[in-house]
Amino acid sequence: MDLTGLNKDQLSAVTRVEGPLLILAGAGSGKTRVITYRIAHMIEDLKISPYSLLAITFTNKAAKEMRERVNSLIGDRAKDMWISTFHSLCVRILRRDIERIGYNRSFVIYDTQDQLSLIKECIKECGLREDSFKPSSVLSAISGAKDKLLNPKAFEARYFNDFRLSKISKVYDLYQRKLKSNNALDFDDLIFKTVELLKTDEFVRDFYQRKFQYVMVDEYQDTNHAQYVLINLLSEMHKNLCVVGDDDQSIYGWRGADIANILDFEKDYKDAFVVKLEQNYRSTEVILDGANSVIKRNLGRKNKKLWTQLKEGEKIKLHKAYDEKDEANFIAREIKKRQEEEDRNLRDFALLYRTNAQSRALEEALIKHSISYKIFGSLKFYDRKEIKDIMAYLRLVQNPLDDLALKRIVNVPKRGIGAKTLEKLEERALVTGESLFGLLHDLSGFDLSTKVKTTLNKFVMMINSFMDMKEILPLTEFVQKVIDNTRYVDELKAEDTDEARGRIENIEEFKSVVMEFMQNSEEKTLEEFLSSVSLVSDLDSIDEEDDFVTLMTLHSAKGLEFPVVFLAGVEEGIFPISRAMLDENQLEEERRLCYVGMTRAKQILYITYANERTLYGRRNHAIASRFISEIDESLFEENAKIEKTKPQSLYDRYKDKYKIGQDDKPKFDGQDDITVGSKIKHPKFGIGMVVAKTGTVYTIAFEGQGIKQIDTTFISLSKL
DNA sequence: CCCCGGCCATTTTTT
DNA sequence: ATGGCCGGGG
Repeated sequence: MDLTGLNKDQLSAVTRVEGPLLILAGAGSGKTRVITYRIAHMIEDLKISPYSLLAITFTNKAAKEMRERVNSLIGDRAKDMWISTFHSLCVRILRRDIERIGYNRSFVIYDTQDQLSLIKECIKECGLREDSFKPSSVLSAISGAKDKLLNPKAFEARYFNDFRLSKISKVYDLYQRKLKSNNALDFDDLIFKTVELLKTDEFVRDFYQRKFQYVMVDEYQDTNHAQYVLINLLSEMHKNLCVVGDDDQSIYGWRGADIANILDFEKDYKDAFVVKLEQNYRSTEVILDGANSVIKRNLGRKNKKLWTQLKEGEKIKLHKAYDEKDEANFIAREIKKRQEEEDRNLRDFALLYRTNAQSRALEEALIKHSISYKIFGSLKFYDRKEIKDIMAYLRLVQNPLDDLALKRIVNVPKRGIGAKTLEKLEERALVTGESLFGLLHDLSGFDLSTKVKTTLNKFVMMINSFMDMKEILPLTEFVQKVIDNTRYVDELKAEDTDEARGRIENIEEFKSVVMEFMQNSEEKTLEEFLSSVSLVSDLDSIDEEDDFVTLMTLHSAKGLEFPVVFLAGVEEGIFPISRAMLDENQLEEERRLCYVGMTRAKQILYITYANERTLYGRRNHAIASRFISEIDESLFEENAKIEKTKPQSLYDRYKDKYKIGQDDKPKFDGQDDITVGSKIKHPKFGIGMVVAKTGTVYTIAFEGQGIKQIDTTFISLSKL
């Protein structure tokens, strides 16, 4: 194996094979190169069996890339090596042995939407109100419990004296029972149950511990507690654990990632060897200095500083726009300009933003300038209604115990099976413990009209026929049959709207996904298809061939790089996002996110912000983000005017503090008779007429000034 | 049972 | 601005 192209630190990381190793890999420091060379070195030079190697990543994309790059180094000799994501690793382990902890090995995987529906049911059945126990917050509590490896019992025991959490523990318990009876696991369970299996079953634990003599974990800063325990269980026997990560790029704390895992690695493994990769091969010096000057404000980080041999480079561009449209147009013009003058491809450009909602204005400007673009992450392919519906049919066929899937499609397309009918079925299911689909086979004891019974019988016959087809037809034909026989597309055609046509298009795309699966997958079964679909994201399929500008959130951009990067909407309240501004820890995470964003740029970095921004249908004054003032002024292009961060607007400052909501009465100077149609006088804009009102926000048309939205909480209007 | 209109919240999301 | 959800009327 030729290791001469590696720098000193990289080489030391590659050749230190035995014992615990922490690789602190700064952004763009050749991390993937190090991991892949390390694997190749182990197999090729040290003759270590690929069978005993395990590499874990977070994304399919990273796993795929790692596999490809190892292949290009040593051919397919690594084909017996496990390179997989946390979740697919766990699925693989569980499919083999989950029966040892009392589950069925043909389990399906529930995504977030499924989780929420199930939790809603549980909240209701526990006699709780959805308004005080919001499904999403209950879900995050349960998910957090699983991250911390607390089962419902342990959760209850820990929080029995907390009113709210003890109620949630009841929901959690019911939720787990329902998952089990639906023969389903959620994402968190995949890790949780694998840990449980390894902990409780000596035989299985011993098998994997012997097998995996060398374990590598990528993006270690993003691991949560459960993943941490899993890694330790797997590598416990040989202790050849190599973790790679960058504490400065930890941006998933809100999802349970525990930055302490990486910060404390040396405490966990006293004999750990630490390598810092600090030479950056990606960005120019100006960009790195900018990123460094921001991130150094964070406390409690591993001490390191990226450097580069790529000197100089264009200074950072700072642009203050009038509003979000102006900002978007500026970006579009700059892209056009650089595309023409510097002969760049569109794929050289990335527009990064904090929230998905910001993509709209950018998108419109790009359309206006006829620049092709692709938005990643806004709404995922598999989250689309029509795809989920078809998937629900497939899921029910695969797993008739999946009540959630049944409920989703029993009336889709419309068959006249409504809430009342389902209620009757569920009532019975609760008593007998049977699955809904099981109950449908004998409707004799139900108080239902003949018409409904006939419909339900037809439905059962259809699903049963699908089950037969599944056994004999290739997956592609089977899926086509499901689409045809359910008349799903026929119904859409009948609708004859643009929306329906879009949905049909998506179903066509879905069919090609199935076809692709048939070509690429070893196991061509429905079960395998369903699990693979649950474990992929849109980001996994970025096509290198096409030429378009990339639009994505800062979170999605991690791990990617682009010659020219625009960070848009770098304003207080957006970035850092308002909810993170009060908490120092959250603020540090926002700062890391800023660091991640800046270090995506190879050559040119733009930072833009707007003076005014319409968000959630409401116009707000905006000011430059504090992160801008944290960048050394000398790094900006000369004409950039830096405005020091000023306090927020009065309204923004007080609305959270005093919980001013839409229902609060506007504070007028003794006048509460201003309604739509009233003529008013505004201290700054003069005379106008009220055209609409939402809570305290009045939309007012001013003479010669256009339409403005005025929040009357702090500004007095007087009626003319 | 189905549809529509009003009410509500609205960060980020590798799996 | 927009999409999801609930409740009342057809």
